[in-house]
Amino acid sequence: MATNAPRRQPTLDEVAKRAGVSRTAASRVINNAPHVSRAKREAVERAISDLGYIPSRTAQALATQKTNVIALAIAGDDPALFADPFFGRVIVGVSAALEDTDLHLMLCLAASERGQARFRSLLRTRGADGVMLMALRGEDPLVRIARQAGLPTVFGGRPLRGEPSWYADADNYGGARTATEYLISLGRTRIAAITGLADTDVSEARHRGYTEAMAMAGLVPYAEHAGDFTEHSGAAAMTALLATHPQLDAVFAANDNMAAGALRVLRQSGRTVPDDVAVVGFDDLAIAAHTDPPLTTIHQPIQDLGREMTRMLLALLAGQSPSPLILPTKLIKRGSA
Amino acid sequence: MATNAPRRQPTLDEVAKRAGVSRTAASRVINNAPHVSRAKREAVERAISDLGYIPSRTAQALATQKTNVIALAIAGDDPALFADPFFGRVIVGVSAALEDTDLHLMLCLAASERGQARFRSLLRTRGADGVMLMALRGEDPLVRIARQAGLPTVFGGRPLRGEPSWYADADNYGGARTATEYLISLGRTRIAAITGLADTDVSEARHRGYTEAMAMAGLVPYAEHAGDFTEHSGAAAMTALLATHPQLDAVFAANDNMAAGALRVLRQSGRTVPDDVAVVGFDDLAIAAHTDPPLTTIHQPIQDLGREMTRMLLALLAGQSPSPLILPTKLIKRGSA
DNA sequence: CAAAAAACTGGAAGCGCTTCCAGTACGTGC
DNA sequence: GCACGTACTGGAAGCGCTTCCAGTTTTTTG
Repeated sequence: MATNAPRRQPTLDEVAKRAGVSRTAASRVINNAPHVSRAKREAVERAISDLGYIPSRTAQALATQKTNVIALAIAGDDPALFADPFFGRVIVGVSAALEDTDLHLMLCLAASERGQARFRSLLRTRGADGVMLMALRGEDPLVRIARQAGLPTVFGGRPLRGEPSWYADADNYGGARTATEYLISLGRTRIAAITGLADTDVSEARHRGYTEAMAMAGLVPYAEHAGDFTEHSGAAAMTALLATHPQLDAVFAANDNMAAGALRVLRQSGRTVPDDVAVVGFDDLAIAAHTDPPLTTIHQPIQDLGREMTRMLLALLAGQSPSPLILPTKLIKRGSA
Repeated sequence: MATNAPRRQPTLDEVAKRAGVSRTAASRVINNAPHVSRAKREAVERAISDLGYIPSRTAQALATQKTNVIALAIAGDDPALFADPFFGRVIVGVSAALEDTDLHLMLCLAASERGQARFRSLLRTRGADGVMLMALRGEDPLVRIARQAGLPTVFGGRPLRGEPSWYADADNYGGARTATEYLISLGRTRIAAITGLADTDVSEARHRGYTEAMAMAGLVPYAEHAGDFTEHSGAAAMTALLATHPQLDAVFAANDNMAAGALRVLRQSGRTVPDDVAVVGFDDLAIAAHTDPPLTTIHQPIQDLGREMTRMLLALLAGQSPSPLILPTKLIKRGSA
């Protein structure tokens, strides 16, 4: 209580003075650098604990030219996109990877014009040492912003039109293929696909997984309709598909939200799932376990994705040259297929 | 492409030199300070744009003793708690409030021991100007950490054992009361409650809302069972309640996740919702719209909560003295009651 | 035991920006 | 024409820490 709250923090000079050494020596001690005799080191350590000294992050940053901050920017077209639990999971992973470093995480929602400007400003004012980018759309301005800043950059998910760079991504292609193959193994042949937002790599890869699995089985894609990853769009797509292809016996939706929408429409149209129509989603979000029936889907290791992106960035910051990473996905069988 | 990426950023000195003025004058220009003649101001502005000068955030921070960073720390007992979409929504709000400032958001998951230590280190090294704390449990160490740092601090949700401080919170009491009153208005009298984690204010307030609404209607709390806000615990609580009070005709669950669990158990036990048992949840999370039947629940303005917390902190940083805020909640009628 | 190598030491020069303060230049009112 | 208030100016002293470098001390080595 009587901790003299507004008291100025002690500085390195004061520590040095109290320990009877030069500021240089004191600095060496707090940085664990060599060239300090045992005696002085101990004197400094004592002074540090006596004074309760803590180095100023800002001053260190100015002197070393590194902020010990990394920025995670979320693009997307809607700021509210971040409400998607997906990002929370990613951040848990990021945070885990940061646990035993002294780096901190700056979060930038960069969907809006203002958000992008703020992100740009953060980088240009040299407010971070490295960057992680997620949810990029086609030619996302964030990519240019990051490049111009010249900071180490890691992508979460492959950028659609990507020059060779560093990224971590789930195996969207493989997952979609597995999902489709599973549907085929169930004896379904009139398998429709509800695809995602056109200008994203996720969509493209999941779509490719679907078509190639079909081709491998000697089938042709039965029907397709695009959505935008929202439940609403999934419902709309399902409605459209039922109208044009009433005979369909299975649906592969490019994500769980759309699958949930499809499920709802199927139920309303009187079909039973999975008997009349089998449905498989993608992502394994919380919602998947709560649809009716529970959704069979492709699980992707979201938290690992965050962790791996971060590790990759840490490696880059350490001057290493890590390689891109594709994380495995896994089929989760529930009631819908 | 040929942008000479590794080129050092120009400094204020270079700007001043090029404009033929003192560094002082140049500084005044970039800070929009008075005492600069029109001519010099323009000269400096020209130099700035010629050179593409951007001030260094770090240097400014060191000189002004403010970082222009605010920290949002999430407590809780499980790091994975952050995967809850709740926080994503909060952050969308926070981010919105930050849009036209040049403050940036540092995110700290401080559930683990390490996380707390990192948070403490961030504050003690003076890495942020202000703090927002969320998801605190009983005697959360984060409170002490923040107090010792002596930084302006805003709480999201009232701290349970709270000295008078600044906070923004949803009207948990009022919401719970509304929910219960609604159940009563439906003619239910044997209304059970599934409560949340014991040492949180949220739980306490929602529980109080329930009991007081019952009391107002001349009823006594019919039955109660505690959960921990997870779906699993909701299911367990429901199972227990059915065993001890098979006659119950309604359930008020302290959050949607638990309500979803309860719904699942009710269905399995053969009761129909809402006919046999009416259920009301709290939060209006995404899951609420997808349970079977869709969950009637209390909506709380999560995004607004984030926005208001941030505004409050901004006010504190500006030297003002805002007052605590309780945000209204609202009953959302869906199928379960 | 002298010379060479290795290990310390601390003064001083930054890192890039802000701001106090002593001046200087002008515009007013009489 | 003079005293005085007002608006600019920029030198210099920080903000708190790192690090180069010249020099000193200690240890090794032949």
